[in-house]
Amino acid sequence: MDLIEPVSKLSGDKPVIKETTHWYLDLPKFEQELRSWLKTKDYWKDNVKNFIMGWLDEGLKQRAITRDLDWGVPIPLENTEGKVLYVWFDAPIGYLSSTKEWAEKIGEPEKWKDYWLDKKTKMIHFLGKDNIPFHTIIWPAMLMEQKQQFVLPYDVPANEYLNLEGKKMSTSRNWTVWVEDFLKYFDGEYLRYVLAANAPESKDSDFSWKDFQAKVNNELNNVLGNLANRTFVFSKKYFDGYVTRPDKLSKKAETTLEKVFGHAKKTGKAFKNYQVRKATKLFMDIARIGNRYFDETKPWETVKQEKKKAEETLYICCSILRIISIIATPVIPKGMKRLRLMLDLKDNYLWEDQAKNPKEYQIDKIERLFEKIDDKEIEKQYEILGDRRSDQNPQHEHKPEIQFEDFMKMEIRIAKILKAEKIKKSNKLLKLEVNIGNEERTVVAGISKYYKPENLIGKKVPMLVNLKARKVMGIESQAMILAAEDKDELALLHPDKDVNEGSEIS
RNA sequence: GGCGACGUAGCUCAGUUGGUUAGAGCAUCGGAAUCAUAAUCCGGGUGUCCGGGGUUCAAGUCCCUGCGUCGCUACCA
Repeated sequence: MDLIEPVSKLSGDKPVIKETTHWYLDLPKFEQELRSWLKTKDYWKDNVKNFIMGWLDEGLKQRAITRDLDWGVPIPLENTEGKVLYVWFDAPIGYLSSTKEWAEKIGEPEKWKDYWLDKKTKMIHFLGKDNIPFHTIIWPAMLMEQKQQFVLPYDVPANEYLNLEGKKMSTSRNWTVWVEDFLKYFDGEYLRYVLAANAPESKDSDFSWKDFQAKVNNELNNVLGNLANRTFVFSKKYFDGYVTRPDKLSKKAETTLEKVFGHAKKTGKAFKNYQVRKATKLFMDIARIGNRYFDETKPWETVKQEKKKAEETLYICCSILRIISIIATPVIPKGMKRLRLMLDLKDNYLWEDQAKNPKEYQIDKIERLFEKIDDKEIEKQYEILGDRRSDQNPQHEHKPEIQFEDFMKMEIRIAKILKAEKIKKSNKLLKLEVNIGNEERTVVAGISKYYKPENLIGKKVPMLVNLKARKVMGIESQAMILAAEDKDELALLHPDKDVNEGSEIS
């Protein structure tokens, strides 16, 4: 038992020690094999490598892979009733079994082997940093021990954390955005875009509704949506929707296209390196190039005297949109599909099809690619967040009823803090010298995060003084300070009027 | 305290193996344009690259140190 005098937070009961049997994964046995395997992963992200090396250097420990629970995946062995697999032992196996299920569904039950047993397969796990050890230590160790040679993870590009309005997300505190709620108000495509544009790839990043609105309005709508709209409307108005390829491109058109292809190539490279954020910026920059080109070639002027020139502008803009419709698909698939439909292009295409410039674009129906979000909608989201914040402590779990005598067992007195200092090697604890009337005592209190020692001196606070003394960090604590705890805040209590130290509370 | 990171423009963030006058978007100010979803385009930056040392011909980038923030971890009787 590692815990010191533990009690249940819900019932206040003391836990009962029970004997049980568990199965363990013998991780230390795999250390050498894991190390030499990880040595080949010099292309992994530094944050991932650092994390694993930390684990390895501290020494791997045997890890229980079973739990005593009445739900979960049962152990496929005899006499194991009531035992289930530990979630991070069975979850990765799901990757394999779902492939098998898929193979069976398509009528080729052996097909899964093409992936799991082929050395050329690149298995890539996308996850948040808290999931690194399961996919880089435990899961590979499981695979290594199999008779069949399964492929090991090729890369584990773990991301950092995404904060919400500057604060760490927490589902238990309801400080989060639930996808199903989000979808009630906005198109999921917008979330995909904003998350891609601001993914915590190299460090924690922040999601704020204001920023969400700005990105949807300024980028998706004003830059990309408007480029499509102005191009299409113009084509419709002056060319009846038919935009044909010029026999020979002007220099301006050529250099513009070159630049676009250059960006597109970089976009592909960024995707391959899991730099979704960079890729997103790149394809949006292509739309910016398109807008600039549109402005510089002034089709609204050339259309009057040199109609061919105006047509070239539109043709290039359509081509730019066509290229974007391919390379932005991983991030905003629905919008890009609609863009292709408006361009009268096939839905079925490959990344390489960028280079295929059609003879003609046919614009028929024009619809908005994206919609803007107005301030009211964002205010609504802030209201929802606010409601949640006040909703954070819904009902208290009450402790069992006690008798008056139980309460009377406690001796609580007002103590005056005489001295306060930090305890070295600790960042939560303060050592206090207090006067409880006719005697002085030493108290260790875990309030360092909330109070500076110098601000405590002279304060009068309630203390539980007849609690059994206990050594903490080598110091004997002879009483317990009482304070109110509210989520991330902690407040000491003060008597309403000045009373002498030693006054008893009843 | 130990381990791991982070600190770049008002805001959100880029900055490849150290190499010209440190960048983008937003915001802000000024201008152009009128095809377009009041959209677009051009121009405007005195940033102690957290502070202080050091290595180097050269440091936002490497090393040491201090401060601050965050995560994991131990001690909140």
